[in-house]
Amino acid sequence: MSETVTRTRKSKTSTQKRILDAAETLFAREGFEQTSLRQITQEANVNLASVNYHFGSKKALIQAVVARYMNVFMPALEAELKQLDERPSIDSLAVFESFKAPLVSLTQVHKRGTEHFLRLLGFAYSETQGHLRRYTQSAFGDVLQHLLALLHRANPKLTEQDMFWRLHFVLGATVFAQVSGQALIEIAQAEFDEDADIQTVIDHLIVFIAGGLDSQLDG
Amino acid sequence: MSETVTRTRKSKTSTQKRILDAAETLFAREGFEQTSLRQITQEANVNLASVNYHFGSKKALIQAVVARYMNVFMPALEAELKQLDERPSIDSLAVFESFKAPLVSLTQVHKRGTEHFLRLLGFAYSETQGHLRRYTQSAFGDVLQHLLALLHRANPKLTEQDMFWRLHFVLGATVFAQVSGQALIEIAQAEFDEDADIQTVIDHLIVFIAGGLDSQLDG
DNA sequence: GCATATTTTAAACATGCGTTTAATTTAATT
DNA sequence: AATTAAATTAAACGCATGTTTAAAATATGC
Repeated sequence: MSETVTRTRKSKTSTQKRILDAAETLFAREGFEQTSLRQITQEANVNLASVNYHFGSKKALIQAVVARYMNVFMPALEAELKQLDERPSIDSLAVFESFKAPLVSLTQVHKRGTEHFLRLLGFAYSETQGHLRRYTQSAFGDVLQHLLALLHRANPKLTEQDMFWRLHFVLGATVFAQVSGQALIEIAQAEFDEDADIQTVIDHLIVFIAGGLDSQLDG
Repeated sequence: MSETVTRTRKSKTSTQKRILDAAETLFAREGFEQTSLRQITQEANVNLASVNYHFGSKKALIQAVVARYMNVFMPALEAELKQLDERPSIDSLAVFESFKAPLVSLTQVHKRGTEHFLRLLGFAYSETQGHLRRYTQSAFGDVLQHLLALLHRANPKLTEQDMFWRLHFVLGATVFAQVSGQALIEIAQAEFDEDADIQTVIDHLIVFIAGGLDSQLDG
């Protein structure tokens, strides 16, 4: 029973964690490609070279930042979906409600975890980060399949193909809302004096995507 | 006449136009920030320095590329909207129908003008191109206001703020469909043996966004 | 046809990037 | 305490970027 020794004497948090935290904040604010390692290491108060020492490359760091969230979010989502399996009938709104708790649970990763996660997701799609999509698909593809099946069950009039397309449009609208959320908030403020925040954007978004998903305007 | 002074012997099109065309194609494919001036000038077969000579800076070039489309699209859209003003009653679908002709008219700028324009729009939003947003807002804000008013008229139960948000989600879903359209087509083919093309994507998209816009699931 | 203005060109500049190196410091093991 | 392993550090590397310069080529106006 060898005891793993505490190394927490000098720096109260490990170098890895400080890098991850700083990287996450900056990635969520500016995007992956627009954030430099020098920004990250300065924000984290660590040496520039330590990123490559601990993570190997910037690409690997990006993956580590995203994985930290995926490993919390996806199992939480899967648990919620399992509960929906038990229910005799469901609708699209119920399916999307099941995102709520997993999203909130991300605050255990970071204080602003929910917001960060959604924005990271947005950049992962809008920037050319193919490796991220491949990783997510291979690591959590079964959860996404589960989600698709439930949405199909909620809307049996639509074919699975229909659901496939609409789910991706939902993703597109969501991603867009996150990435350009701040821009929209500023426009809304200038245009309507509306005192909006991220939560306002999400509230409007949910109504929109639920309506889009259930659209029965033939096809 | 010994030598006719046409400049179309060596370079059949002007340097400015060749830069604009090359920049547009590359911007639409990779995004603004991910495209370098060296890529552009190589593709255009012009000297590197000529971009800064003719346009002043990369930022100004981006603006020029986008402006070339906006100056065609926005007046065309405004003309369509004016026609809608005459009609006694309209619905959301009719408003979106009015986008069709202006979008098609963009082929006069470039063969693949419609696709390019939508993708440029997407990058303009998702990348941090605040100057582009400010330009569009100040140059064509009245047209967008007109559009918003018509959508409000088509859906009087919703506030103008509601319409503002939904309109932008529509934009997000549309842009996403453009950006990842080919990827989705391939996934659909592998997953459902669906023989989809761009038109299929658009057909699904229109149903989705119309449903989202008209969503009455309270708020 | 000559002088003038415009455009094109090759080269360099300054800056920032991700990554690597090699020496030093710190921690762990014996 | 001595030795070994792990982590940190400052510096440099190689490369790519947008921009500027100053000379050469071309077109324009009188």
